[in-house]
Amino acid sequence: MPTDQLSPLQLAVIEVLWDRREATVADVHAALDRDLALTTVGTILARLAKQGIVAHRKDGRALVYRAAVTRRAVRRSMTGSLLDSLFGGSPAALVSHLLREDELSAADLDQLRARLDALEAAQHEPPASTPSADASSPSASPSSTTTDSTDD
Amino acid sequence: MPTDQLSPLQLAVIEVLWDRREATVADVHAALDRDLALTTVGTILARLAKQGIVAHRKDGRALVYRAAVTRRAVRRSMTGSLLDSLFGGSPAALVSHLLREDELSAADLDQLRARLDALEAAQHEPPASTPSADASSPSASPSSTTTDSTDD
DNA sequence: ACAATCGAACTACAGGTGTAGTAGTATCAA
DNA sequence: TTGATACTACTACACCTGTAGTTCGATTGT
Repeated sequence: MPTDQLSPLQLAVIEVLWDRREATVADVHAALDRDLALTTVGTILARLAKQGIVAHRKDGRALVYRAAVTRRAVRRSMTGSLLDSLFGGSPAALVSHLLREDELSAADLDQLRARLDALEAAQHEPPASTPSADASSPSASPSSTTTDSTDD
Repeated sequence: MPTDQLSPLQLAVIEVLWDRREATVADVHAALDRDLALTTVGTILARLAKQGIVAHRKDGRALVYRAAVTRRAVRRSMTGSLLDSLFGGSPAALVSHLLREDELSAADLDQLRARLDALEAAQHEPPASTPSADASSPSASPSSTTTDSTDD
């Protein structure tokens, strides 16, 4: 299943399936604000199903679709593809590009720095095993910094 | 000229034109390690020319091609496209993804941090004009940190 | 029971891409 | 000059995508 190289429209459709775990053609059609015929959405879903990128279950007469690939996997493969074909396979080059193009806001930069700090910390102070009771974890620690996963 | 959404093959071809400013079909064909017929490369270039993405000049009997779009512009539009369709338009989300997937090496992280520092510095200490003689610049200052432009 | 409807499956068509053969023409070596 | 070369231009074809109509069976309201 070539998860890389999905078209923007295909992604928009899958995006809907990622948001609501399952959706019928009508659901997807409604969720998409694009001006497409219902049958068009149906065709797209059918094709994606044929490629194994989405799967469906029959609920009475209607088909209920769900994504068969995770958002994360798709991100990985599409980003990898872009990286390879346009940034010499160097993620650092991509980040550089983002910085140079001012794509990142001041807030983004702060957040990024925080993440870097966290990573570095994790690096220095090894796995911090202590398998059983780890009483050290301070406070309910709300501040994001770490995982704000939007992934599946 | 829809600079976004160029296929990997098309990019590979344009990449050659970015490297050497100009190239004939044969040159591109040779530069590409892919196993393609010479005419295939010719077709690709002709099509790209029709779309205004590359331009050509006639040198005797042969056509000499050159990119009509900068690497930077293409990066901008393709990255933007990926951002929009897969990262909710948030560059920060993309960087997060890169971090989470361990796509960045320790060296990359260091470099990234350096860049952030530089940016922050530039932010705090305004334009630092002093147009004429800026005697403050210490040593021949080799360390990269700043622009390692691979762009056009 | 029958018509109106819903929803899926199939069909269609244009435009882009990967891939390459062939034809036409200019050029060069003998 | 004449055949071998070097190149482009044109044509071809399969497959994918965007886009949607048509058909046909199931469902349901009256």
